[in-house]
Amino acid sequence: MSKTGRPGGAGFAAGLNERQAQAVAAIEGPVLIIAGAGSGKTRVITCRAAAMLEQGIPQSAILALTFTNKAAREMETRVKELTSRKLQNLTTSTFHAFGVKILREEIAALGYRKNFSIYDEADRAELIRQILRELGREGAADPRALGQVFSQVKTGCLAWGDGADPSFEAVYEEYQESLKVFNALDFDDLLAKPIALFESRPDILDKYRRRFRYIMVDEFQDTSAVQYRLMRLLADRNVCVVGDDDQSIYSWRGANYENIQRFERDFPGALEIKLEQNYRSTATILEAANGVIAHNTKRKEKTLWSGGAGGKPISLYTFPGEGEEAAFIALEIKKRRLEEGRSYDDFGVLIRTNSLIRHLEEALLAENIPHKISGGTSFFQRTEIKDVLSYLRVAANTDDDVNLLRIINTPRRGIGKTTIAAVSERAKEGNLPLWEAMRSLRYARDALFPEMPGDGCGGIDEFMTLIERWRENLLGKRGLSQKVRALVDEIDYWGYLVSEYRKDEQKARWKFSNIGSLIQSIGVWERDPDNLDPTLYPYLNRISLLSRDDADDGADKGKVNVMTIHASKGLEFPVVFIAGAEDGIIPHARSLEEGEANIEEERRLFYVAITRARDKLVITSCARRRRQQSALDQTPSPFLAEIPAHLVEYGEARNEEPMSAERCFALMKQRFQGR
DNA sequence: GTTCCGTTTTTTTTT
DNA sequence: AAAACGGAAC
Repeated sequence: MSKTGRPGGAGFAAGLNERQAQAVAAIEGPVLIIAGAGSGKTRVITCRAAAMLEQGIPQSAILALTFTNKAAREMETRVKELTSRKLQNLTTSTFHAFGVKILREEIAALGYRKNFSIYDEADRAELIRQILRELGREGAADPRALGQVFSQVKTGCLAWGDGADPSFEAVYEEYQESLKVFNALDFDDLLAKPIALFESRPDILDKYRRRFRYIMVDEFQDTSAVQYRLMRLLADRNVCVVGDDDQSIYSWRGANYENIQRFERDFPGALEIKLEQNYRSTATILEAANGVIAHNTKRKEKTLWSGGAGGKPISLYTFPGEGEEAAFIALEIKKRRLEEGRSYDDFGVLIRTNSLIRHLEEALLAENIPHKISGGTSFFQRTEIKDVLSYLRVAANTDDDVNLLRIINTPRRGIGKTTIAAVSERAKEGNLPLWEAMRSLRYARDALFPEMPGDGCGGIDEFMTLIERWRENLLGKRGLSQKVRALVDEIDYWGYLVSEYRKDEQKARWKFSNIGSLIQSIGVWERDPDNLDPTLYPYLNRISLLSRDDADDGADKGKVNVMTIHASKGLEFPVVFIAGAEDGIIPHARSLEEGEANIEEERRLFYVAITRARDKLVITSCARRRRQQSALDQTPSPFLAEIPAHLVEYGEARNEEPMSAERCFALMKQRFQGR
């Protein structure tokens, strides 16, 4: 982690331990690396990639698959640093992004057009809601939950009549058909379609197999059966997978750590390497983590050990409510930054659920602490952002009904329920996307739409003209961000916000400023010299797969990191706070409802959280917490009792808080005067 | 027909 | 607390 980019010779391999070096050297043939938390896994993978390049393997032959965008980006930059090369042909991406890459090239073979839209979970739920309504089965199921069922069917985890209620099969068929008509794919399709493509077109598969002769898969314990299949199709024999069954935290998404056994079966004679030496955390933190994870019964036996001894005790605090908890964390960060000479990005605040982010954000804001939040109501999920992006999506693919419906009357242009119903009727008859139906309305209004209200018709014409004009403009080569700004101006989104939130101008202003940040981030993206094609399609691709990630990463240095435990995987921080360590949150109540066995996954989650810490771990919980409207009494997480007692120190939060505030002020003053 | 306003429901984790 | 829905006003 500390030794990077020493050019010349095998400099990048210096300081590897014996097993790590063995993993780096094993380039030919299948390799399975079982890597405990903090065992230098990322370093091994990046060194391995660098070693390949050094041996003269062309970058285009290497495919490195990871689980999150963050991990993919991290790997790419590290390999670049190690080799001091530009590496524009090296493929490091998530499985989903890789699927998109293939489909943008090859999807015509499956009868779709290249400009397909990608539907996220919200889009999917919206489409399902429409279909339920059309089929007269509104309220028969929660569209979001049904979407999850569809996903499980698509990935082969459930079958109709076997776990999935067969009465919804017709809805599913309709859903699939609609996606096709809209030229849209959902997230599962991003993996399923490449597989379908490869299985039906051996010639295309062969092209990619010949290209990607060296494949690496990170976070292998989190790959799903579908992802495994995709990898299996592409892989010849030079495959290296890296995983840790103790960090498997995505089983709810079909992740299957049995893939590790499947790999051993499918690639006989694979070299197996276990990395058990931890370079990240103090002995105290490690012992705590081991103590917790030992309570799991189903796991590969392995013990992390570290060279050093001791370390600061793990601090536990309990607060009356979430406000106090958040305020404490904010002040504690301030204090430790000054006293221990740390920078803000040395701190990570981890939580189980996104809903807990809110209070933390407020407290950090109140204390003026720069911070970066990944997750939460992610930036790209905000209504105003989705509205603007829907305009871009529709411009890119006019057949995208879900996004079209989102904006057809936003801002209001007199297109209401009745008008939309009339057009939908026509679209359904002809099995057409709405856009085509509207087009026919323009040319044959009287014959086809006798019941169409006059102003609705005018609104549609206005809308179509707007989109057509902007479509050409937005697809052009330069200046995407300026064009988006002009579009937002032309539709007078600001006026719309003011009228929508007339009681709350603050809010309107806040929302509009979010659009400003969006436009700014587009600008940053298009000016990036590494970005070879700064046009609309690649932008939308990127954005669709980035929904949960942060908009810009350039300005992230020097900020406190707030994120879910899931999002923190693969990262490390000198100081880690785990907030909301309460029963019902860290073993999440919803998760246990689904089955008592989920306690093991929840424990792994807690284990992942602990092992993010390098130096100091602080765990906080509340006695009362507002859930929905009423406050509920909370008890601390049962996992806390699994941490060996001698490693723990109970903080006196009440006394410390006001004191540290003053102290902090004094220290700040000192620092200020010092400059 | 469209818009406005007050009521209800909801939140586990991510590509 | 924010979005989605249903009924009343325009």
